[in-house]
Amino acid sequence: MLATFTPRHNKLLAALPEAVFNRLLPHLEHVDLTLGQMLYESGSALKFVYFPSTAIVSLLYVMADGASAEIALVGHDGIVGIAIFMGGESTTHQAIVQRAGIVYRMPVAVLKKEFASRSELQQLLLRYTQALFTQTAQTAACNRHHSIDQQLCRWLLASQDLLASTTLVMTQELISNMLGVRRQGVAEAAKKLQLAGLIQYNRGHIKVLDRTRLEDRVCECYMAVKQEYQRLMSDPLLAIG
Amino acid sequence: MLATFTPRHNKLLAALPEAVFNRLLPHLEHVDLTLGQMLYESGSALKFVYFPSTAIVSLLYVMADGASAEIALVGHDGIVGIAIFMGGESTTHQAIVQRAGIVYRMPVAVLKKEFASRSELQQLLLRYTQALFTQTAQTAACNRHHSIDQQLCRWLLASQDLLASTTLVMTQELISNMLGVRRQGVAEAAKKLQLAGLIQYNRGHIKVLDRTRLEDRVCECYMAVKQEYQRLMSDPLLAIG
DNA sequence: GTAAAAATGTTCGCCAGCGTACAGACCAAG
DNA sequence: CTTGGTCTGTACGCTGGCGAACATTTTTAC
Repeated sequence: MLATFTPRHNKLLAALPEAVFNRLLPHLEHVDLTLGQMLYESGSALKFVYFPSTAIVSLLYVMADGASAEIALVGHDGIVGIAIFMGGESTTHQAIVQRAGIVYRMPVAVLKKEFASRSELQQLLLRYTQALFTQTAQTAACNRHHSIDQQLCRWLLASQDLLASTTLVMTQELISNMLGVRRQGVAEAAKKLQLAGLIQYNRGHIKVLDRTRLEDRVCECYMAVKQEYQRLMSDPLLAIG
Repeated sequence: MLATFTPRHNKLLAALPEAVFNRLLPHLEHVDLTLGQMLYESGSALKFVYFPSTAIVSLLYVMADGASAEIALVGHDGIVGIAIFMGGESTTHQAIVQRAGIVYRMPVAVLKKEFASRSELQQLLLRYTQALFTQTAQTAACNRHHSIDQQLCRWLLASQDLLASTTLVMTQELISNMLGVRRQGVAEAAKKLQLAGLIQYNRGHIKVLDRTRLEDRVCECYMAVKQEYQRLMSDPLLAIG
């Protein structure tokens, strides 16, 4: 489907009124991202913000000793670079491409100007930022209380939601970085899922075979975040009141 | 010091220009909060936003089985109720008074109006929201990688930073709820600190005896968050650029 | 075609934190 | 002064996840 490869495939851009979208369109640049690419690093000022289409970006915090933990996952439902309109210019985490694909990038100056003009874009981005905050908060709680097994299910389902295909290109090593656990821990959890027939694993290619039963195993965090996204973003330009 | 008990003791209100502050002042109501009081619960719409003065408020996520985890800590450096200006109206977490004291509350309608008018308040609140996001992100990573010992130190230091006094009124049971661990875990960690002479514990009263050595034991998360708050909020009405 | 690198499978001892349980200390209300 | 509730100390076995180590297989580079 050709429509997939237009800026409108990004839900935030899609939610904008015609007039606003057309004003921004000339400043949107179609970019192909590769796996592992870093969009911004901790403490550095951004030049662009990114509206993912088929790409998925992981917000990752990396500690002094190299240990890492995923803060949030951003796909075609969001934007990478909230620090720009929040006013901080940079963040303490970094943004890594977790699934190669297309994004539409926009110079920060353009975004700032449109945001400051109080167009619908501002309301939309603030609403999205709250959703992102919810996701990060849930991750904090999930990290505290839930097992690797449950978190792997959550991560698979969340990634799946941002994809058209059922196949993920992702090694166990990379997943372990995202979850902040050992590779062996991921291997054991993945093995269980494979034996149960829920996924099929093959050298960096994961195929989800049975979504329903994955949802049976996942912790409440997955649905909690998903529902909050729906509540906040289903009709983001209307007041919730 | 009498000045402590004015709205200006809250750093956000203090950072506002005279004109904006005076416009808001008539709508600020001085309220005394008691320990354990809930300012808002998960999913419910707020009527007020709160600017803490001497009170400290804990943002807490509670799971279906009752397990909990602290998302962030808000004191005289912040505001409780960001969902109002972010547009979500409610959140998935709850806000609990963690230290009894004074807050200044404001009807949501007043805040929304002032925020929408693009006064300095908007810029200030967005900048603060990013700081809050950083805190929650760091908590996610900290929950993943650091021990109860380290996290207790972090929690003590962070609480201390929001207090004038060196004495905290807080039982081990309550601390365990905040950290999302067992009471016994907190008891053991606190015992170590007491034996080392860093704190003094007595039935719900914790006295910090040696801040410096607490800082030696704490994980990097404490300073990371503190520095980011300083970066973002030290001069919040100037562009960082 | 061969060597090096990447990706996964598997094992073992270790320990932090969990759940459970109970005892002692202190406090407030009657 | 007694009673019941609150707060804290301590112990024990269990297990999930850690670190380390090593084998195997597939891919990539030259």
